[in-house]
Amino acid sequence: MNNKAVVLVGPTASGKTNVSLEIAQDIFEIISVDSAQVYKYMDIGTGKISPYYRSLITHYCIDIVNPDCWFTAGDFCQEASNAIKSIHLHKKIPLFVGGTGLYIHAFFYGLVQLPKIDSVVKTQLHIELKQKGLKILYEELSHKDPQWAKRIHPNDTQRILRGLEVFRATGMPLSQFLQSGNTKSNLDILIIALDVERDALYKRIELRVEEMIRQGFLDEVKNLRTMGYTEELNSQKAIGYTQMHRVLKNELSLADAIEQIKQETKHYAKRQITWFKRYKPLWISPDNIEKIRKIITEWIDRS
RNA sequence: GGUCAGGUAGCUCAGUCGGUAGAGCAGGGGACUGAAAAUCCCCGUGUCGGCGGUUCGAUUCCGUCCCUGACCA
Repeated sequence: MNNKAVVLVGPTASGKTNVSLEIAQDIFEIISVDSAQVYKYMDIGTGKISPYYRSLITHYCIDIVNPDCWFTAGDFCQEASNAIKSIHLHKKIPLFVGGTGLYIHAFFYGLVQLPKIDSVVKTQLHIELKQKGLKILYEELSHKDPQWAKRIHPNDTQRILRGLEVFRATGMPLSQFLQSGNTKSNLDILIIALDVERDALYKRIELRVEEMIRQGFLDEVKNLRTMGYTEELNSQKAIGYTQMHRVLKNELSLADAIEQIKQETKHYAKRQITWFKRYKPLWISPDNIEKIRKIITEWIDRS
């Protein structure tokens, strides 16, 4: 029992927050698995749970860094394992709730040991990308790390840069690091995925985006800007924030922004679902709280 | 009522000098090892508005009808 955790995943707007509150009761504490909710001052656009509910059930990995931080999957793993320690001290069980596939993967299925990469290297690569173009960088990668280059697509900017930054910062190819052992959690996990029919999910997304606007999403981003957190920051590349920054810079009308946010959120939800499928979770409707509770209790009681 | 321009994929449109058609978007599927709410890959048969005519063959040409838009009355 000391070694167990429940993982509740689901695409955006599938109702994770509500379900998690319903099932947490006094046996769980919650670890948020969300790459945007780690940032402070980003509440409305990330659908963050309210302080009131956080006072009822302890939540981890929410509001842990400022928006100018380059938070990584590795940081998440660190935070999550700290969280587990204190959850165990409180004699509770960890309930992971969220939709960031990479973080779930990194924590439960492994991440290699890699030194932290200096941001100077990253910045330099971005400059080179602009000057030379992606093809040249991909060719460089093919020489430095042919294995990694073969594994990824020549259009995949992000992974090309990643391969190069690792090589430049460490002198070793990423693919070589990947051959060394993974660090991963040894928790015994039950994975539940919230199952909402596609059309219904898309409708929920639209309503949710409209609700965010009503709650003052634009003001939230305006406030971020006055604090100096502008659009080039990684945290501000989250869906919705990008568009709101453009609205505030008069590059986009609010109406168009809303449409874009809806659209991109749908695309995102689809990608999330693809990711969750690979873990072969138990798919259950968010409306069926009783069933979820029952499955969880049975699973916990099984030793 | 007349003239002109259109009616082609869910949407916006391209195209076929006559041999039954293709892009973008939407939609679907997938990948994913420290930016991941990111980054990227794959998937296109539809009475080519209806009916006739010419033709071996018509979405393409001709006629006619219907619909939409603009202009003229």
